[in-house]
Amino acid sequence: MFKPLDPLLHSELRLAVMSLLISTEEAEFIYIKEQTGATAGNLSVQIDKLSSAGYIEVEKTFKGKKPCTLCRITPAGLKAFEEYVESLRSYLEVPRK
Amino acid sequence: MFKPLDPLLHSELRLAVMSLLISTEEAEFIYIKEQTGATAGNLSVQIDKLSSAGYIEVEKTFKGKKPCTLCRITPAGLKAFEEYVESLRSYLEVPRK
DNA sequence: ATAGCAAGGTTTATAATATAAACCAAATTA
DNA sequence: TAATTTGGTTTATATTATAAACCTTGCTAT
Repeated sequence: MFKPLDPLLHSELRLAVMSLLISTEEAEFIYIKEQTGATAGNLSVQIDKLSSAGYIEVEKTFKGKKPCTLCRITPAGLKAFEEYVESLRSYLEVPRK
Repeated sequence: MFKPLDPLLHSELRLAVMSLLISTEEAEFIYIKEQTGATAGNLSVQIDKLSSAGYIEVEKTFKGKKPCTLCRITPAGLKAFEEYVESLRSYLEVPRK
């Protein structure tokens, strides 16, 4: 009846991060922070979790002399996101109201 | 960009409960338990939370001699659910993949 | 130079949450 | 009448989310 929801994605901030990355090829930490309104600490933690799960890959580079953390979604991340959305449907698509 | 997600609804079990109640007028505790696969304890707690928030109303009756807890969605609950679904769209509807 | 501040994060402490285990009361069965 | 089942509730624990505190490097004004 209800499909289980990947707990890694069923989190407001992590879902927002994944959502951003899906449409943007790659994104900087700072950009994600701005778009989501998250605090740096919270975002750092959630990015770590997505990265540990293999849903995103993180590259630490420099932009001029400033550190710049780049994030990209992985194929596994994309698949997980799509499955999550599919599972969500079982909760949202109400059979006749 | 991303709309905040009502934390009361952004929970797998509570969302399942609301989803059931939307399409069913009223439902018994036992039925919800079966449909969601939740443990009684967990379900009891989550139903309390939805009830305290005014999203559902709970009526404790008897079915023959056995206790029977009936749940119904309230107008506030329906509204909250619809707003939650609407907010979720901002995370799921990716602008061009 | 160097004291102070900012940028870009990370680590850690705390608060909130989800979850199951333990429990309870009434009815049924052995 | 003792044990078991049904239909839950309460409580203890484990997980999670979150922000506060912190760190490092570079820039700025003194």
